[in-house]
Amino acid sequence: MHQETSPEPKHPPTLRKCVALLRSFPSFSALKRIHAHSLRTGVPISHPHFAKHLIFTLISFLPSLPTMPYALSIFSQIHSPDVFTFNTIIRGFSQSPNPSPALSIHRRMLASSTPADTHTYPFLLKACAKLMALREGEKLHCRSFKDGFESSVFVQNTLVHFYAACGLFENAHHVFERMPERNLVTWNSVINGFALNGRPNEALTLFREMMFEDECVEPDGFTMVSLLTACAELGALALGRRVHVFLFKKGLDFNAHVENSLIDLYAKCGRIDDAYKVFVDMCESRNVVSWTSLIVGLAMNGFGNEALEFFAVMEQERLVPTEITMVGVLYACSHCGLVDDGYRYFNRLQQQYNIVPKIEHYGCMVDLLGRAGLVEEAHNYIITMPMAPNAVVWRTLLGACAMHKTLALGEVAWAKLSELDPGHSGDYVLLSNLYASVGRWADVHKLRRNMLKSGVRKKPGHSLVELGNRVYEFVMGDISHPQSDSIYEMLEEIAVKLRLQGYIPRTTNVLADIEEEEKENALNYHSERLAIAFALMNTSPGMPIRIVKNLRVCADCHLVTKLISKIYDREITVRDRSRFHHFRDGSCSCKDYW
DNA sequence: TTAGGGTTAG
Repeated sequence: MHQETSPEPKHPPTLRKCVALLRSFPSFSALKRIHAHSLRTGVPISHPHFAKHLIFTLISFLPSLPTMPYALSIFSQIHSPDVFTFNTIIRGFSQSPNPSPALSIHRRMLASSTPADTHTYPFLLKACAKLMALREGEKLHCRSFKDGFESSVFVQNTLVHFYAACGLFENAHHVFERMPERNLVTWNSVINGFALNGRPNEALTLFREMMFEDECVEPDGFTMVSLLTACAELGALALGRRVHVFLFKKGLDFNAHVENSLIDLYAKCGRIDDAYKVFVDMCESRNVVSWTSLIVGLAMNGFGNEALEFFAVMEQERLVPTEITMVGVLYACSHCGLVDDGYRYFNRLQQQYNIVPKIEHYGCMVDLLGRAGLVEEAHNYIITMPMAPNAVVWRTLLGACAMHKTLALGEVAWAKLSELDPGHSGDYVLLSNLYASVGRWADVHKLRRNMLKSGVRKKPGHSLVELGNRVYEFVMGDISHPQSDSIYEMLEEIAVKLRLQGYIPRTTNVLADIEEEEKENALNYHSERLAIAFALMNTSPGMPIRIVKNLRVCADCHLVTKLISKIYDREITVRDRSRFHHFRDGSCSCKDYW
């Protein structure tokens, strides 16, 4: 390969010393000294004898400075960078918030016929994983094989991570299965791949496999975080507690990531007291993620005011909130109907914390206004937003319109959604509920026909309930469970008791009829009712019941669950797609406002 | 003188 043959610089050793100094005391002033020295001696900063050291030092030791544009400007002046220099600059970008230049630098590397080494592909695949650049990553997958890296455990591990990050956990698993050699990182990558892609049961199964089949690996903090994420997703409290005991025994509890995951686990299982206990025990290791997890957990569980109080304490402790913390704070305002507070926090987001509000923050404001019944104001907010509103924002407005029976604006939102995200079944459900709530039955039926004609199918609802060491899943009209007959008998018994309490079904959620027609028989029970019946049958009287649902609770099920909590004297917690409902003695913690 | 995996929202 052609090597640069520029003359030896006048004082490279002194400049090298400067770079060494920069490494020991990373600072702007050290960087300035290098520049001053370069100007004084006439040796360009990009001279190959030290440019690569400078780039390496910048990327490794000064990540908080606006390093990458500067490193890139030096890099682009190097005539023939070697593989180490290419790797370094690619690494820098793969670690930065915007890794896409890593891929263009790789193209330059290919054009210059510099062969990749075992370090190059992991950096590049990490960049692709961050960007979710599937096609680029797949090309790298092929290229890495051609270059003879199919047995490199580093490259293969990053491939597992890459496919999982792109949502293709099956591809990730395929790479994993073909690996001749695996280590802890391999297992963690594949377990996390399943945990992140809504397959928590598979994640837990793989963990068992790892423990039984691979004697060479011992789980670490990364493994625990993945398992806790999976348990939190499932709402599997008992299983999560077992993981907690396990990691405590293994001494993995002094790890901020693990402890933060524990806060999230307990909050997502509706056990905010336990979440708080972990938070209190953290002391030294507590960070902004811990606070954010607790604030979000409190808000989700219906303790909006407490969430805001904790936010105030966090500020007193001079911790700087992140944009996610602020989503949690706005979410808390929204679920408590605190409109003025919401506006105040939104303003402070920019003024005090210098956070550029993202579409999620604007979405929270639309939700806040919409929930509070200020639907017109919510619409004005959307049309004056500084960025183009996305489908989520319009959907939020449609939801608010359905809640407050505001037909005209609901149809405006629907029109936007038909352009931005046509065929989204949840939007049909919302619009249908809206039509039904104002008695426009002809429109309900027309919408249903359109939905069937265009092949849009309602997303199947499912509910999870944990019993013993297992998590049981129920879908609507489920007859697959071994106890199915008794479950339906139990539902009959419940129906009789409900009627005695004066229950009249709320039929506004008429899209449920679609399933009724499809099923031919009357097994149109919503999944949470099957789960509740199953739990009532299999747990001792007085024991609390916890259900996790993938969709929102419908008005009828909400009413039924309230009544069941009274009739059977049970505390029932339902985590739906966006929040918790704690039912007790005939009422719900959401105060019927969800 | 370089390599791979983690937590919070939607």
